[in-house]
Amino acid sequence: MKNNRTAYVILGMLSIQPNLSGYELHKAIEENFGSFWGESYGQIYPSLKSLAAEGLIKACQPTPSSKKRRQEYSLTDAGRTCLREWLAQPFQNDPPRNEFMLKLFFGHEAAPGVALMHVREVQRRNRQMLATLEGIETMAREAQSENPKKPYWMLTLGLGLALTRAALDWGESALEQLSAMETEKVQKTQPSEGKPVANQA
Amino acid sequence: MKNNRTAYVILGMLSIQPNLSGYELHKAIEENFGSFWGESYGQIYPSLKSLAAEGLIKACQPTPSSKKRRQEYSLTDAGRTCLREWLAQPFQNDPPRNEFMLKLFFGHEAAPGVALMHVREVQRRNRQMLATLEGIETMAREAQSENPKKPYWMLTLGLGLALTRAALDWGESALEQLSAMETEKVQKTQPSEGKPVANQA
DNA sequence: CGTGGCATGTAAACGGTTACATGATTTA
DNA sequence: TAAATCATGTAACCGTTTACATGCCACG
Repeated sequence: MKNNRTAYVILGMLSIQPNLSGYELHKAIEENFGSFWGESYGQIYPSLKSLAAEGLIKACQPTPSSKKRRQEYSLTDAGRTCLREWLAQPFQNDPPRNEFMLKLFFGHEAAPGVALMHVREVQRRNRQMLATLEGIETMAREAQSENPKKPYWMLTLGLGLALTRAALDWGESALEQLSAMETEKVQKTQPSEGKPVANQA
Repeated sequence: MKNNRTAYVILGMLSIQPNLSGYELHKAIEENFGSFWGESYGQIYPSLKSLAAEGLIKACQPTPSSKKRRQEYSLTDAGRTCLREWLAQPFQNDPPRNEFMLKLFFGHEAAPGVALMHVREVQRRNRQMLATLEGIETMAREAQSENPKKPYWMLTLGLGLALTRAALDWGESALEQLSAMETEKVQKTQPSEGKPVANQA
């Protein structure tokens, strides 16, 4: 296991919520890390196999209460040690990939209105993201447990919120600038239509 | 060509700066898009070949002034059209990958001081990023050209700046919280040493 | 002349997604 | 019983990085 972050995400998830199956891991990762990490089944299931083979997790039968047939896993001591070692390593900066920023940068090359459309869309997605994160925040506050892990979760959540809000603020002013710019451009290209009375056939 | 964003990055770069070689493209992408996109030589050179084969770019001999032997490329009309079509498509959200946030989330599982170390490191990297972006901003302001592309560049730059500053602000308060939390933890684990007079042998 | 950096490339390995296949369980 | 959803998995494909190979040019 060299650069296999999937494995560590699984170890980490099992460290806070034992006895999960592949399916549940996928769901838990989506729900908890959705704003900063993702894994697909195609990564999870093979990783579970190899982690079990290495003795870092072990398969266990589902709790009797659960009716469904499924394979659950839990962390071993070796797995916990391995997770801790990884945590202590410097984190790596993943290569940046933001297609929105790319398309915005090339905005002048695009047809009039395209950049504006992309900004509106990014605002929509970020508002959605903000709602999700605020939902998590509310739930966490209501739970108000003494769980010692919670401060770390709240810090992480706080960064997600801060970044999303910053993006939304930027979007506000970008919309203003762009609508000024691009209506100008449209006026040059296709002069104003007067009042459109008729409509499409 | 289906999901090949490398190709579009190249087309876009050539649309704003014609006659670039693979090496120069790599440098230009690094310098201009460094905060939101990256490409490696292993992607660039093969893409140049296939783009040329499709007629979206064409190879041209270096300007006589340039002494070095190298293959330069420029955009064709077909290439420009292709770029425009891509720009008008909705952008895709790339899967989030932020290893820092992952390690912070698991902070309680790590040895005392580890989370703090990671936050200090992320602050360091973000300060570096901020300096780079502010450098670009300064240069752009001084140039103060009438280039119609510039507003789009400045908007993109503005988002990069906003996100970086938000991350730095968050980091400030995270450092405070964490240093309070983790010194507590250390005190419980290894009670205070008094004044260390002797040192390591 | 030799060394170091510039410049161009390629092959292999890897990480990751997608599409597909399958069966079991719940709900209508 | 039919349809939807839960759950597990696999194979193929694709995008990407990494490591390696190579030759040119400038400079000491």
